[in-house]
Amino acid sequence: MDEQFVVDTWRYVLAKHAKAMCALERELGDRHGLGPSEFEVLDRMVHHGRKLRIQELCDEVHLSQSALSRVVARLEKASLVSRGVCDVDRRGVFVCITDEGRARHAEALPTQRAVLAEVFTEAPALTS
Amino acid sequence: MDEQFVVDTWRYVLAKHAKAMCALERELGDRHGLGPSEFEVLDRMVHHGRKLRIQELCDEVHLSQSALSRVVARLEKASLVSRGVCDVDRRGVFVCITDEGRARHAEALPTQRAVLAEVFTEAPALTS
DNA sequence: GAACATTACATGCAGACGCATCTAATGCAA
DNA sequence: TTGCATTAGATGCGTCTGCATGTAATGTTC
Repeated sequence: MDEQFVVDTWRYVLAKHAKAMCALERELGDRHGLGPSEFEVLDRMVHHGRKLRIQELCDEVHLSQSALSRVVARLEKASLVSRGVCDVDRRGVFVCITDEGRARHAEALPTQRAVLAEVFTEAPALTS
Repeated sequence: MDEQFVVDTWRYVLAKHAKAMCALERELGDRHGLGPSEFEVLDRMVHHGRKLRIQELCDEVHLSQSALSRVVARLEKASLVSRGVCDVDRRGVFVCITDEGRARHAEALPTQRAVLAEVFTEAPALTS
């Protein structure tokens, strides 16, 4: 097991994560009023195309349950998603993307893709 | 330019970063009383083996200048580094690792390596 | 069905971050 | 030297996060 490879990979992950996260925060925030977490949740909703439980989102986004709960609260306040009680398990909460949410996501998607393309194209390999 | 490759790479970075960061926070924190940022600064100090300006550290750690200033303040409070005024430019601050800092770093290094090895060995390739 | 454990989500709280700003030192131009 | 722009680092402030906990609904055991 090559320890140097592991350390190099970790440095790569740290560098790319910092650069992309920072750019996403700036671009998505300034141009669309979304944070990276908000965008990610909208993105998952769009891809699944149906109501999702908070818990299901938790599995896909790298956030704690409490953080996700607040992201959804922010999105709801911005009318981008709506929360509804789950019928079969009244502890549960369904999250449902709104038309406005879909529109905002569609608007922000090219921005996100552009940022990622820029970050990951300039030095595509691990051996940068 | 393969957009799917970029998105997949981004997902990989997000997943590995979240997993490693979370584990580092837990292991370094519980076992050595260090956060990931604190460890990273100590690590850089050890590698350079000399006094460093705050600004020099800023180039290597992915933190804002203000965040780094506070990390150094925490490290100083824990007696792991010392701050000294720079003679040639009295605006500058030299950061100098202490013997206790070196010891703590040496103690924590195997922990960090073990965490990274576990995170990056179970699914080493991008195409996971 | 009563008592207790567990689960889903919300929330109080403290910690860490980035941005904007402040202070102090330096550089540079007139 | 004086005056102004710049730079290094510290700090106030707001935001986001995770942990611990709270509340309510569900499951389980007797």
